[in-house]
Amino acid sequence: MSKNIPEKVSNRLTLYHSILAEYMEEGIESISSPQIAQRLGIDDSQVRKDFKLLNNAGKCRVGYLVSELKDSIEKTLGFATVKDAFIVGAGHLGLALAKYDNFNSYGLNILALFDNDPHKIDIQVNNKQIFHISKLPNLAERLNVEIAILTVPRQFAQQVADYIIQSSKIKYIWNFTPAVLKVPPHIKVWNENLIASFVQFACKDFE
Amino acid sequence: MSKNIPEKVSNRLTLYHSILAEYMEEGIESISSPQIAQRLGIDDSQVRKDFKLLNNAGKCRVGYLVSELKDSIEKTLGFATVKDAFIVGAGHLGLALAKYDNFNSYGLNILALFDNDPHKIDIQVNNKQIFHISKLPNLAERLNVEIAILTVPRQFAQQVADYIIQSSKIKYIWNFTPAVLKVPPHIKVWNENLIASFVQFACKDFE
DNA sequence: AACAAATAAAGAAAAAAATCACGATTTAAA
DNA sequence: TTTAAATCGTGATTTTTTTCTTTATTTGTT
Repeated sequence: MSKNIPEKVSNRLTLYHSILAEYMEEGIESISSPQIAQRLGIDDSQVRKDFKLLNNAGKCRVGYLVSELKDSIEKTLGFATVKDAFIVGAGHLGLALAKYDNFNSYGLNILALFDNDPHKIDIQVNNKQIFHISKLPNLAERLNVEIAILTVPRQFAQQVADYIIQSSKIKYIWNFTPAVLKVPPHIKVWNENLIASFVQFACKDFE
Repeated sequence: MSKNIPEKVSNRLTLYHSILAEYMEEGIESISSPQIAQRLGIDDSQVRKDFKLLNNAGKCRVGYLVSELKDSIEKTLGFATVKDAFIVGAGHLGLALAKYDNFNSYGLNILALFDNDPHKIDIQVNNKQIFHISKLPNLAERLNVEIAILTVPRQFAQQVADYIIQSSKIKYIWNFTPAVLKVPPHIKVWNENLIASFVQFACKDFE
């Protein structure tokens, strides 16, 4: 997988990727750094610096080849390496993520969902089954799933996290709850902090 | 609102805030920078640097007062300044955000949802009504709503964005779709890029 | 009262990221 | 063919962010 791509850069790379996908659909073959920069409201030399990391030369006065650039980004960000994951919590957010087909093209393969509500068990969402949470450790073991996407309500976040990491397979938690989880050091947590995101939005753009 | 808080800092501040809220609930009155640092896996001097921005002195050998610190963060990040918003797209993600009560305590007040599916119209979600999208411009005008939270499917993102910014009130779009929107310069877009987030997670933590 | 340990504070240094600036190249137009 | 404009590539500069280091303060212990 991608070695030393800084956070900010990989963030921008995915935005470039999205723009490139759009250009591909429209059949446009080349794209210039100022075009991309303007679209994202950033500096064009920034765009070129990022592209330099991809080892993908552009052509003066013309720009970069859309398809080559797109491939490079995919390779660099490791979209080809598929990682399997479980969604824990089949509420609206969990279901939304289960339906988010894009994940697949970006190397995240969601295998199943888990919940403790008996009414939800065995329902299929986007070809993924909802299981009772008690089945998780066993299935994680059998299917060799290391990633749990946590979408339960805040107040249950810690106890559910405690439960799922009993399965020695689960090593990564993508935490969509606002709780700051307490976990042992071998478990990696990535906080999807919507509040933080909104605050940044608010701080940055409102006058 | 908060003047020059850098992105990374405000991100951390919300995480601190979450930990502080937890300490409050547990009745713990003080907290030290190493405690917080360890919980988040960061440097303790980083924590103190961040707190210095809050103008909130700590006490050697004891730490910081939880309630004071929490208040300072709320003041600094502008949680008290309530911003009204509409959710555009009443799918799972839209509904999940509508139910996310936390937003309210962080200064984001969701007034209503909009969709084009007749079956969803007039349903109440967490005391917020779902309206037909055609009602948006008028309501934005009357209620003076400047923020739209876009949660429609990717393929409709651009056209819905085009539609809602016809209302001269809407100035900010919090974009939860993977599309990179094309908007005029007076419209500010904040991309909630789940793919980017996953990629960062993947790049950072997987070996 | 003296000492040790924990911690804050603050400045210095280092690292990372973004921006600037300019030369080189290519294309299109005059 | 010459010129002008657009664009890449990249080194230099600036800004931002993080980490390191030292000093001072507080508390508990002997």
